[in-house]
Amino acid sequence: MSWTDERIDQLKSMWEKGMTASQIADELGGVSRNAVIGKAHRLGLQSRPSPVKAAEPVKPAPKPAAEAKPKPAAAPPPPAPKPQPAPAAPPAPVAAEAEAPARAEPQLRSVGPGGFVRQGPGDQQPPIPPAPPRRLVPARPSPEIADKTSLLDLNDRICKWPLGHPGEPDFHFCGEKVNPGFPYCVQHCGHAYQAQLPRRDRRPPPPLPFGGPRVR
DNA sequence: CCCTGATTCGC
DNA sequence: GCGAATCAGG
Repeated sequence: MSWTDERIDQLKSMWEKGMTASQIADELGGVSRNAVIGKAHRLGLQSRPSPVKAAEPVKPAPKPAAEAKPKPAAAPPPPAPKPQPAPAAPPAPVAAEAEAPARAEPQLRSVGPGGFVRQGPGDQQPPIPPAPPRRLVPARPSPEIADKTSLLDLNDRICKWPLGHPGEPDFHFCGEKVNPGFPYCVQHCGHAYQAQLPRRDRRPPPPLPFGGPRVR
């Protein structure tokens, strides 16, 4: 597989949504996790909470082939005791309390799948993405999808545009009448086949042939 | 061991 | 440019 424009877009999209390289590789198919990571870096997408690289601002000497063992000095203890301001504790009346004002910006930048936070050069506002009030697939696996187009219903005449994710209860295909000569209906052909515009002229949200990152 | 992302380096 | 191999932390 090669990195087509579409696949690169998907990679970016998923990467920025916080999906792991494995998930992305899985979704794209035909590429390894390493390929995804490598590509992501080459694209300049970078830095996202890596488990292996939390701190250490500068680290310039870990690789000469020689066998030097520079291990003399001890660890320079960074001076950073957490000052605990907040002296003027307001003598709170014993009455109703019931609310913690949303102040005191936590330095924690919640990150990870679903909570990815971009930290551009400008370091944006931290409106921590509110926990997606996601509801998992409702337990109604029958009548709801009774008329959905399943894999078994596919034929040459109906749109095969996938909706949802395979394996999920409501996964199905578009099922519309196809645009003659194409595997998709007219509408989805419009999604699937797009003129190659210069990147800058392209709209940001190129519809993905899947319902976005999997929600598990 | 499993996972993760980062980096290196031969192709 | 690509990605397997490797590294290294969780």
